[in-house]
Amino acid sequence: MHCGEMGSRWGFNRTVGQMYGLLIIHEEALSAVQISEALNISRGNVSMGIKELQSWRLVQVQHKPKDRKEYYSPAGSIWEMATRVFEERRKREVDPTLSLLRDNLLDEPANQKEVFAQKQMNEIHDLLETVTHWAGELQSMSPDNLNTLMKLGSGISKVISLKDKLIK
Amino acid sequence: MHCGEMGSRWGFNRTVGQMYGLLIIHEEALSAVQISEALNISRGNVSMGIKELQSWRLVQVQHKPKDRKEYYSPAGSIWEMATRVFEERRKREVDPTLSLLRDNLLDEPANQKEVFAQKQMNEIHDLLETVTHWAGELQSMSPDNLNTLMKLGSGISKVISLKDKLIK
DNA sequence: TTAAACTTTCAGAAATTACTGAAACTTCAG
DNA sequence: CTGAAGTTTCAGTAATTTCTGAAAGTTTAA
Repeated sequence: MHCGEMGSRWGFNRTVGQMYGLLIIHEEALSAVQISEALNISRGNVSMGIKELQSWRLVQVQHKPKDRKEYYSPAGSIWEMATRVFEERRKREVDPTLSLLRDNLLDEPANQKEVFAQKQMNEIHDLLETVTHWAGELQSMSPDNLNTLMKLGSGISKVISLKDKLIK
Repeated sequence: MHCGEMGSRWGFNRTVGQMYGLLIIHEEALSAVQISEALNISRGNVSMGIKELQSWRLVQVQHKPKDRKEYYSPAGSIWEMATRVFEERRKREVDPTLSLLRDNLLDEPANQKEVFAQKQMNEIHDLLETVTHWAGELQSMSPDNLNTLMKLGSGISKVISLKDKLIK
């Protein structure tokens, strides 16, 4: 139920959220009919939900021998699930904005107001670009390194200033 | 228009997104009537939208001398805007999930299935906790330090392993 | 080639969410 | 006080999104 409520906040809709929650909590892979019965939703809805979850690269299909049904289970570890949601949301939420901003910044400002507007857009653009670039770099680090970095927290400042001193 | 379309992805609805976009792009503060005329939406809708933006701590009210009207403008710099959206979304999207997970983990598992479910929930809980804790630490760093860190990107691994060697 | 067993699609219904505009409320100058 | 100039609220309507279920599509064993 909670996954349903949160589902919409996390980028998909109620039933899709519930479906994913169910798959994560359930050890064995589930068939479409099992999902529809467990959550009391129509068979068609399950089919659309699975499609949605696949577009997020969050579920995988399995086949059992001697059984024509498809069985679904979460794709990858909890960690992978997090990076995928993160990545997909970036694609949907940030990338289109970034490309719109770029397009707008190519236009010559026609008057004072547009100069200001572009200044603001430019600032947003640079910020989004720095942050998404950084996020990409972090994702390319090994989970171990990333974990060390996170555990270090704001203590990282000290490490960086140490580095600066050494260089000098 | 784009801010409207993106609005819903970024956590608020179309008109609220448009309103905020307008305020950011426009140098002078705007009155409620000006906003409703610029975006072609009802006066009442503007009032509700402002309330919503205030709940995100994204707009501020100004008063002009000799004028009883309220004028609205974005609260804080682009950087602050980003951290606020980030923080508010964490509150709305992550915190409730975290507390639900905690509650569930307090229950004794009644059977094998619940043992597995709790194992999964525990993993999600720890991940969310680590990440949100880290996000908090980052936000407490000075923008300058944070910027250095971001520019360093995945090069940070090297700095950390350097530190480890020095300690040894 | 057939038909049983399954999946997908999609038009329309249901549910949810957003918007309007008129009425209620607030504030303040005179 | 009063009322003009503003803001907020909220019931009802409009728009959007989600869900259902029947029909169409697909796959495979025999």
